[in-house]
Amino acid sequence: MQTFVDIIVPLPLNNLFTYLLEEEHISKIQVGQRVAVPFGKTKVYTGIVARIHNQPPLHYEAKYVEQILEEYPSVTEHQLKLWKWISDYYMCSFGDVLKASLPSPLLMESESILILEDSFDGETDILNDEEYLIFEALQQKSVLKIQEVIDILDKKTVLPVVHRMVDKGVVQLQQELQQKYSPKLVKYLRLAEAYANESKLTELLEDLDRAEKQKQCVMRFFQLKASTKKPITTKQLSEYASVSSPVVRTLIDKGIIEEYSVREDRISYVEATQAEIVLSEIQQQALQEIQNELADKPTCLLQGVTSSGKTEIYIKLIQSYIEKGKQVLFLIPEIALTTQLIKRLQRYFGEEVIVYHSKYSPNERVEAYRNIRYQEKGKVIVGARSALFLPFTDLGLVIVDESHETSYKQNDPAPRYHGRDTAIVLTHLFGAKTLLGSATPSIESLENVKNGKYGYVKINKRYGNVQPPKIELVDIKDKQFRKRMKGHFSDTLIESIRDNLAEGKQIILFQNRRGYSPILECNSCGHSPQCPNCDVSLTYHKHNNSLRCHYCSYQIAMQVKCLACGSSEVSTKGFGTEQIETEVKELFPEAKVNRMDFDTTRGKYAYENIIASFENQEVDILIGTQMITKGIDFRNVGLVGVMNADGLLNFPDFRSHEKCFQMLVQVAGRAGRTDEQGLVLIQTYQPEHRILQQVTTNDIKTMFKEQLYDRKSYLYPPFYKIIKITLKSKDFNKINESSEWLATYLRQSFGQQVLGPEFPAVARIRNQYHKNIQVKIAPKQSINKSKEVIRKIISSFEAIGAYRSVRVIINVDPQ
DNA sequence: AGCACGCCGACT
DNA sequence: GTCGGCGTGCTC
Repeated sequence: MQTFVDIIVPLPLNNLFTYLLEEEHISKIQVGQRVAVPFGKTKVYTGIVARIHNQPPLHYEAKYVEQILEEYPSVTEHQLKLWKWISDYYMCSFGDVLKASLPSPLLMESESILILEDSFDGETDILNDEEYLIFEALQQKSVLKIQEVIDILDKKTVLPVVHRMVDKGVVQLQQELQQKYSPKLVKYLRLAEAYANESKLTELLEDLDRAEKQKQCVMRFFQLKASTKKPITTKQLSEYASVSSPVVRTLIDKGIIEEYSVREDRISYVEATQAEIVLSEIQQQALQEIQNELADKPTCLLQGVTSSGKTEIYIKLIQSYIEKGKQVLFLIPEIALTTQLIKRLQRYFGEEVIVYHSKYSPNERVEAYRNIRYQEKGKVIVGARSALFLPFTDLGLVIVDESHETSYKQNDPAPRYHGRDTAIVLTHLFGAKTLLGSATPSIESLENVKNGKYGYVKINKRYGNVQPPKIELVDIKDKQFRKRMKGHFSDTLIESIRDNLAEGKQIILFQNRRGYSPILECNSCGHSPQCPNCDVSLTYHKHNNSLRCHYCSYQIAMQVKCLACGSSEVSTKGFGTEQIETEVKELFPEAKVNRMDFDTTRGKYAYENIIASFENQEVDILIGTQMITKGIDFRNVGLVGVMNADGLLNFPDFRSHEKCFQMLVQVAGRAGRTDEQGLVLIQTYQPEHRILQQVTTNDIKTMFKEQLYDRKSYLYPPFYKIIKITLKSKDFNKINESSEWLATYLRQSFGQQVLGPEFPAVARIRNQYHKNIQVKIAPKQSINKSKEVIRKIISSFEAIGAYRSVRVIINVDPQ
């Protein structure tokens, strides 16, 4: 009887592929193993065994599995189940999930490479110009990738040329498996065995009498060895002995000193330094409540106001799980913004903490992956949403911190999954628990509390009983009318900044980025420079005096004259953090000002440096975007100013009010954290707006009630589910035609619940037109059946020849 | 996705 | 006439 395996290939294809297994492999094969399989005419991919069976395929001849790449499966059964759920729920292929899950070195694929044929006699007369170029390049480099050939010849189709050269016997075309994981090896030095006893050693030193430097080096080697007790590297020795590294090299070559290699972890682990944490009474009570709720329900929402001491509660909870031998996953929205939190966890749990960065190199990811797979190190895994794909074996708890953050949703590329929702599914698979933490929970989560799906614990008081900040609205429409504005600053805000500066308090000014990027505009004809590839105006960047596109990074120099009419009367419109910075410096020339936004936090430690200089009070006024709302301890902040709240409100999105509320409450939380009450000033054109009123009183209850009412009336989540379908095409007519076709067919099944097709705010990005269709699914409709219907309609859409060039992107629960 | 096959316009 | 462009279809 033959044995077959169904394989997941790392490609955006919807089915599994069946391969035949060679006799010798049958006893070794296991579900979850990585195997190398031939796919298509030339390529070899790494696939994952999803199923082992004995049913030969009916309509084709199966190919053989080329190689089993590992003894023990990299992928667990739990992971396969999670992948299945994600690909069904988020309507993407298995392959997409596979690619998101495994570190790239575990997914090597073949690549065509070109090498010189040994038997070639060097007779270059038979080569034409292009062929000669390649021949020449191969003398330099010995191996060429196809992409390199494309670069050398500067044209797209190079395979005909390559094949001709193969026929002429000049080169060979080979398939090479790329990207293998390689452990990091560090070389250390030791004295060769031959000189282990004293007499030999004395002999040696006498021999070296005429080689002063070498002798000195050997002597110093012994001193170093005695003093450090740690392995010694070449670099250490040459520095310590103050000799050049060739001297050490000579000793090695003479066989006096030996080199040996040790495999080393790329990821460094930190030792625990912090002693026991003692919870306050309120924290202790909250912890007890959480444990009670989790005993009863799989998920619990912890709503704790800013600086209520949630982290200590998390730590205690995590500890109770790792004491039971369970793994704990701690999810955070963005690793870069949470270094403080990670440091705190490391201080407490030490080597138990594994951080899974998006900034890790591929090889580092493999090490973290393996450590978790085989439980070699670390029971507490801290990471962004991609950490959900790690190979947990005994997961007990997932904490989703700042669970309201919309950045938990991946929008591109597929799988377009929500980290919070996926976390809940993952814990179900393990029979584990999820704790969602937030100061401003999402409407969805609050609704789940209301309908009894989640447990609920609330902390109203700030840690150490710090008072909540006083929040005031400043009507800038009225201020403008009374001529009380200086630039973007009201007199109220200016006075308050002055008072706080006088008291030595720090100030944070918040300017949301969205919709307020500065653009260049001509004062006589109104023209502003546009991106040639996208339908957007270019934005002005002061630091390098350029105009840039946010979507495709197209960049030109700043223009002094209008490109349309030639007038030199051009000015920048809209205001970003840069402009606020300029104004602040004019208003308060004596104050030390710093800015934190996308541009100033580019470098590796730029973000940490800004935070550190602010915490050390080297800065009086910090101007920033969203970034400054993230959980950082600002202990000396007397005033938080919101430059303009309207940009947050007036956004054509059903979530904009909820997001505005969350953002402002988070920003306000930065104020007055230790001794006295801080002040928050929110400048706005609409001080009467319900949401802003609710922010001033921190009235999340009323906000929730009103938003829920709106969501219900306008058929939005959490009542209706939304599936967004985006079509992309270079052809303007085709996108219109094809989107109408698709909407028409969707309406036959979903009627009025189909919205669009509509061009998004930016209709063209990188020369591709976009068009959106939204399908709303009623609570009483079956989600699975609806998705099945949508899948069928889309597959008939894709079968239409004329629409082949149109890309279809499905986004379930878009944020 | 990536690659081969096959059909059409701009050059020798 | 061919070469190289791109649209179409398939991958176990």
